Amino acid sequence: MRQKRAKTVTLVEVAARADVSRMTVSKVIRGVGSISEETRARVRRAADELGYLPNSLAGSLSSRKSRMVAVIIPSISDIVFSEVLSGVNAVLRPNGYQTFIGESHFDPVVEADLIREMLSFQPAGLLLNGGMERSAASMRLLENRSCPAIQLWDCDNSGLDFGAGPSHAEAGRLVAMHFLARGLQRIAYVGAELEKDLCARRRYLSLQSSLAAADIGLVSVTCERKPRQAATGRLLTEQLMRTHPDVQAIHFLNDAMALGGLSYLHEAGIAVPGQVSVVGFNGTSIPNTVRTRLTTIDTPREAIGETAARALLDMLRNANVNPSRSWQAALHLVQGNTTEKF
Amino acid sequence: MRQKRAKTVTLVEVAARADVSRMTVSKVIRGVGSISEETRARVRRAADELGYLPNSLAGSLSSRKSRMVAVIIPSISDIVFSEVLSGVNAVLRPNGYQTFIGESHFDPVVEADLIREMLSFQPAGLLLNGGMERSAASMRLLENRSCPAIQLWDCDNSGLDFGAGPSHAEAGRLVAMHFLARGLQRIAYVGAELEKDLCARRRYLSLQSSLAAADIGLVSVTCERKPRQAATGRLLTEQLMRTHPDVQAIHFLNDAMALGGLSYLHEAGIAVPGQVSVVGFNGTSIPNTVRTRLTTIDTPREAIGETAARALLDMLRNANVNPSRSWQAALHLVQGNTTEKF
DNA sequence: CTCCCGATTGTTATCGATAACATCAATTTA
DNA sequence: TAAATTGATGTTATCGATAACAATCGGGAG
Repeated sequence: MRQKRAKTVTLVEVAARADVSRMTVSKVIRGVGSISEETRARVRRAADELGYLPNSLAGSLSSRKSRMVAVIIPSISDIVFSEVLSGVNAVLRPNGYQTFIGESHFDPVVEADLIREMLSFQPAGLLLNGGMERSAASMRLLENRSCPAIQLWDCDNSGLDFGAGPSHAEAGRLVAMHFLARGLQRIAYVGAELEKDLCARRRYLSLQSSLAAADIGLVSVTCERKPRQAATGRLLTEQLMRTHPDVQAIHFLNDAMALGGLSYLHEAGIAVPGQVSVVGFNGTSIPNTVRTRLTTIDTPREAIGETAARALLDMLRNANVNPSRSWQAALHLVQGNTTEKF
Repeated sequence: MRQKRAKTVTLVEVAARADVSRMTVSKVIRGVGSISEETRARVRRAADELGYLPNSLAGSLSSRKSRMVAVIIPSISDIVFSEVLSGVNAVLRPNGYQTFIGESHFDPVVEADLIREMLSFQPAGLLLNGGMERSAASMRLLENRSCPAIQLWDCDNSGLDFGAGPSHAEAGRLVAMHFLARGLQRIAYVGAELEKDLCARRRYLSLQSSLAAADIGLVSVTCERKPRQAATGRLLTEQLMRTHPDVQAIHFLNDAMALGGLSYLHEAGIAVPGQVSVVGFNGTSIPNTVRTRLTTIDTPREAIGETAARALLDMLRNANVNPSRSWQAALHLVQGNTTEKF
């Protein structure tokens, strides 16, 4: 099965068949240099007949440039990151770039490994998700890099060439303002894996300090061991309501956890937002479609990916121009429609 | 920023510093051949001091083998495919393989482009999502390939070396049996983009023919233009209920669409499953956590990815062994818990 | 009639590694 | 003590392309 074709077709074979030099074939394939229309056609036909497929490894090695872009995100199956990734792809692919993906699972050691492996493929650029601690090994690799590096999911560029994403501090403040404006006093935060996800932590800390500025405290129920998902949100909310039955507002790390929390509140007969006001984060589609009472902060995830990718393209094209070093995504606090059910 | 290091560090520099030949360095780095412990240490130190990073392009070109695996799926942000991908990654990464991903968006032309581009990087293997039409160009590329190719998300291998996934015909039959066992007669199907997603189409056709065998018809409401998401499910369900108010059961293309449908039914005051029985597909986590009345068919998505990846590893290791050509994932019809709310 | 020019096409030297085989000294074996 | 073995390291020839420059040719300028 795997060794059907005895010999791979290279430029040499095509050149022989078209009766020209290797170089001519190379130029025709890439569409550079000036080659007569007639030769061009002959080469193309030969390549076609032989089923020639360029070897990009050789090409990139020789030209010292590649069209691959390395992307490292915490998790592929987390819809939030994969939507950012879709945005990246949407811009890069039409421009002839390939992306390859690594999953760090929020682990700095894995991230460092990935960075090393990916840099070894001489990518044209590197897109890293922000929001995690970066190991010394990673820092060293990044310092010695010979390609642009961009941070995703955080408007801070952390020393890289560009950063695209929301301001997480701003997000936390936004939630605080929302609660304060409604005169809520007993406020709680529910999250998970905050030691790993620094972006979430920043939102949390910002919420806390914004509330503190108004002399209001914050109860937090978090768990480092459980995933940032609906089931965990449900569990922790139950825990919260048992220990603090008089809570008036809860901010969840993300929408998935919020949805889990809502499901518990609903079953426990606790009115939302009558008795407890709930705010999530991200504005992901499913919770919105089922028309919950969930209020959330919408993040333009695809746009973040697209912006990062465009910034990269800019840097690759005009290396001289020094563009703005970051892009802060707009955040919108959206309130689910007012249907009572969820 | 981007040109900090004037000259890249190669084997030559490391060799010079450690006072050995290039070849010795190469062996130490890869951990092959027999090198004295002392030299080994000296080389490693030199590499470390210089911040040497191997160039995988050169390495793979020279050895004619790579550790990259190309994966093409319809969409990264569809949780179903990204969970399969996570499974693939979970197996391949610890074994030293890198994956790179392409998104076909169910478009055969894009898929062919991706296959070409990816093969040009001389991957060790190719993982393709099943369930879409394959263009003549793709077929030709696949015939000439020099690496194993595996089909994901379908137990049929479609002429490739292996196939891992559910039997979609079986899934359709399962749903039919479920409805028939309950004596339901007026049955409907709600889906989208069936012309693109052949897997979904196969489920649909299988449902239809299984029902037909029991002399029961199937009303179908589908749309080719809208995405396979919750909002579409909601919309089409509304349409369905207007034209066929007496429907007793609905099977949705996937859980997301089912969730949208449930939300409409709930708001319209239609009891589920009292008046209408609803079955989705996939067993994705969010709908389950919110404790709907949604019945669905659970697919082991990560396991599918893992199995495909393991099959690939097997083929790469013992090229001689001819393993089974496919793996059929088990399907489970699960019923949401019995809470009345959704 | 000679020279220069621009459009084409070819030559040569890498790119940064690895495979395969060659060396050479230190042991071991007969 | 000579021959065979083993371990450690080096040589040479690719891998499949591209960059940079050289060569060739027909035609208009001087």
